[in-house]
Amino acid sequence: MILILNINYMRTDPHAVFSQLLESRDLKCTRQRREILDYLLRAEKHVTAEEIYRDLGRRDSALGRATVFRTLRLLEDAGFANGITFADGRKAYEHKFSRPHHDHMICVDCREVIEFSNPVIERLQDSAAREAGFEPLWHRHEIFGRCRKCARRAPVRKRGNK
Amino acid sequence: MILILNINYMRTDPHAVFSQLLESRDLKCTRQRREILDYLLRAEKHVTAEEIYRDLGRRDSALGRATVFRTLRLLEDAGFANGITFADGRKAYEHKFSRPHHDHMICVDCREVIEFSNPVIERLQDSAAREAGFEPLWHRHEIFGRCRKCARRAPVRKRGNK
DNA sequence: ATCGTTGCAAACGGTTTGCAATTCG
DNA sequence: CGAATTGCAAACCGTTTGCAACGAT
Repeated sequence: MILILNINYMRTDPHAVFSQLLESRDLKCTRQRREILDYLLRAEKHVTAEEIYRDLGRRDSALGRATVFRTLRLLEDAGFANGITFADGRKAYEHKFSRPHHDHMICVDCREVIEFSNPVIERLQDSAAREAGFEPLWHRHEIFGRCRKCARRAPVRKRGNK
Repeated sequence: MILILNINYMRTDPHAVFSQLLESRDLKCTRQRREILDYLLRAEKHVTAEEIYRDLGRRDSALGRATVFRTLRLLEDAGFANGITFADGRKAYEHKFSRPHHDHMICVDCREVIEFSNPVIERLQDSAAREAGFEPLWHRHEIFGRCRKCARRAPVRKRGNK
């Protein structure tokens, strides 16, 4: 799934690196792919496929839903983007250009995403993997809860069958 | 989403605790709910809704798909079960009766799930949350990679657009 | 010109829901 | 008895796919 794990060279121009990668795999550098990467770069936050489609899909030169999904998968596979999955299964993406690795706290009420990172945790999880003979490729460390604002507002509510 | 977080009292009979909870919420203790809880207790591993339906759904006294999903959600909401989400979005559940908290390493090739736990990581993530004013409810710490067996077999393969 | 790519719409797969029939308390 | 629950099938919703038209190299 992940081809490029150490993407430090990405400090150079993202578009250049992207077209390099495409070329190296005999893939084509199309307007749609450039626009989606661009969208991700400008966003500087997590965006869903639907958001991208909403914003780029209805214009003079539009693009289709399928292309958004295909391109996001391409970007993730290539290590250019990072997907997080909400508790309900929906996914959102962020680009990885010259951003250090980090994990997420996700508010279950308002969906705010707070980034955190802790090198000690990283080290500990690596050694846990090593002990188990497990070869880690990537990980997902997400804390679900309530952000400062939402925690102040309401207590957790009950829910029965329906 | 989570109602009961400290479930240490679950060292007593799970069925008793379950019907207690149901009663306290004016919910009914039906055959289907008991069977599904029972299935989870016997399984002692992660099972999907589909597996439960496959095994319990086609018998003299069967139960429907919808009931499986409704009951799993009920169990998760009540803190009796724990859901993990695979990279592709599918979910699987395990019961939480008298099992200490743990996280998972998931093999991307064969889907084997290895449990791990590290109290230091837990502490560090709690303080990370506290610093951000975030009230943690639960978390998901999953390391994706390849288990000992699969790591030995094959290198990671490439993939393009289709 | 060639082959990857796109867009559409239909298919998909897991999950949820509306509703009438059933069951628990 | 009455409210909660079930089972069914249809609806949902995000995502994927088949295919003919298109476009990058």
